Amino acid sequence: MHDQNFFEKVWWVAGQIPYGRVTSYGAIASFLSAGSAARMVGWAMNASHTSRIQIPAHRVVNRSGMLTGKHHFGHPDLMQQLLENEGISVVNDRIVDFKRLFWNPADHLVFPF
DNA sequence: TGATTGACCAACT
DNA sequence: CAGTTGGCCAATC
Repeated sequence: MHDQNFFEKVWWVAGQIPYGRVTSYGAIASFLSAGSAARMVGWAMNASHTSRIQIPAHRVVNRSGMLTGKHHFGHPDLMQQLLENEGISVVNDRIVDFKRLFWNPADHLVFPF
């Protein structure tokens, strides 16, 4: 069915983020469609727990590399722990060397519809 | 049906 | 540099 929900599109992109890399809400939004609202990506992450597949929501942060969604994980520091498990350093709720670890969907993906 | 709300962002002051 | 503003648009009330 070519009429997938917005959430499912976001979840698909989020699922493509490689281990040890991160991206931003806005990057996903602009990849899905240039005018799409980054806020909606946040909504999709908020609802990502309802997906049947597991979504690496911890690999999605805001444009400055800050863990703005940390409070939506079970424990306030769970998001940081998940990132550190992948070798990503987090200091003061911000990803260290975010610019280098940033993974832009538009540079690696071709939206399949 | 209309108003409000966001895990956001860019532009502006 | 910090703070404000408008835009974005699906979900929720």
